[in-house]
Amino acid sequence: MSTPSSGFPPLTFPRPLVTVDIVMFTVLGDALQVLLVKRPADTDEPFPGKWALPGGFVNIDEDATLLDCALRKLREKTGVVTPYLEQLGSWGGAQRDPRGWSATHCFYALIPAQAMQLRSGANATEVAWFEVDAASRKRLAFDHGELLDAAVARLRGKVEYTSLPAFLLEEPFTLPALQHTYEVVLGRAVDKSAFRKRMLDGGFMEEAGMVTGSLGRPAMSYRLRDRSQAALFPRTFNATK
Amino acid sequence: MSTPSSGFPPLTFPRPLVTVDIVMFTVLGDALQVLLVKRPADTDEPFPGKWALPGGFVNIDEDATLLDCALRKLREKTGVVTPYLEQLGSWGGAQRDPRGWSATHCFYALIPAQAMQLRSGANATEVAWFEVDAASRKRLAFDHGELLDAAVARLRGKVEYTSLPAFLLEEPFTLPALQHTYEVVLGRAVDKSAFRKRMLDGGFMEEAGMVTGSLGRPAMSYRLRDRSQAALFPRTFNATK
DNA sequence: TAAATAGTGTCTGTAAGACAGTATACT
DNA sequence: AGTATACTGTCTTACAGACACTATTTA
Repeated sequence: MSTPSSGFPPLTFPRPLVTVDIVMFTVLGDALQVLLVKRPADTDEPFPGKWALPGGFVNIDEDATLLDCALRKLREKTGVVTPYLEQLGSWGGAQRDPRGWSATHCFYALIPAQAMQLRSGANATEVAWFEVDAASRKRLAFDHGELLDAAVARLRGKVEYTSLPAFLLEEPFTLPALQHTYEVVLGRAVDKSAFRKRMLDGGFMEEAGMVTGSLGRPAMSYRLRDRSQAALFPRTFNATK
Repeated sequence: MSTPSSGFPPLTFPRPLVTVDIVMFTVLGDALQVLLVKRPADTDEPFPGKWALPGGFVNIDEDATLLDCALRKLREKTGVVTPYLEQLGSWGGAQRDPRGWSATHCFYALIPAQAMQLRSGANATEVAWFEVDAASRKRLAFDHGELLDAAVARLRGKVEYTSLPAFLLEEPFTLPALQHTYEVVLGRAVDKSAFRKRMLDGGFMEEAGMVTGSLGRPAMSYRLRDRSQAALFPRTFNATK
């Protein structure tokens, strides 16, 4: 079923195209990475052969809400079922899609690298991870370069005062591993002592046993108390400078 | 003109309804207030006679972007041309509008009470300001209660660490007036000394002459250096407690 | 002068930054 | 023992909270 039979008079004016796009982040090999999808080259769709954010049209029969739509696309591309997923905002206008007035609802997701297996999908689309700086320098399809930059800015901004990077790690994780993740996302070193005090005083983790087996002194591992939201710290990092 | 003739094959699947809604805030009479519009009672549209946020369908011929659409609706209702306007997020799903799958792009705006004249609009719609708590207890049309609560939460959250309340005042304004605005939005008193240090150290205002004429010692008045964005403070208020 | 409002100074508390030091594993 | 990694302690600095104090106007 599609439109009318709601009991209300039909709405006849033209409607915009509606899409959902997702900026999926992970930390892999000491770099913040983002998932991109290559648009098919031999097609009559716009931007053939260009890299783009994963996403697509809302399916009003399949997707109950925008969030459901985002979760579905995320699952299809990475197999991840319960990521950290947050809305970034929406972009809409007459010019951003050559097929007509369109509005996209953009989400961003944080995914532990280990938890994930890439899936090409039914149409064998090419899918790959790129370091965000390299991805940002590419000419992405549509206005996806702008969406990506906004997502990176939002992530970096929130990392200054939240526990978001914990969602980029498999549980349980150690404090040194978490600190490394912060440093990769922020692109700078943070002081170990201040970092540990902040994380432990935050009270958002619980101990999950010692981790041995590697070189050096064993580390305590931790688990998040609440995987549904990030903890907020009372100040940003580097407030001094 | 409406859809095809883009050179791309037509997209035939059904499209959601697309709207823009705006939460307009002002401070009036020691209270944070929000603008609501009464939906016509004798009509075949949904939620007749209910109060709702100002907004409506995107007009793909008139509105170049979502932001333009929001600015147009704001101008139509209040006459304000250059408010503080920020996107709150988007809400979409099959159930929120009985006429079909719909997605709304929600913005919030900060408006100085003095700068504004209410306009009923062409269809003589009833328009009024309500204290946010009272508005939140009403049964608003659609999911507008949810949108309103999200906007209030976002505003209160950002006021803890930004200069946002300055956009609720006509320029120039005095520090006592600004402090009063903070207290109204936050719903609690803030310390005068700490408040003044924070604002003056922020460096986002410039002096605009002494204001005399009322009872008591005259106050220095200030103007914003940059009306396009709010200043960020290094900590939130009340970090101690 | 009194009342009202604007503005300052001083002390304390919290948490971050810097950085040196200690602890516990493996080879 | 030596090295690598995990973790702690101590000193300083930035800034908010509390609250008492001074300053400048009008009635």
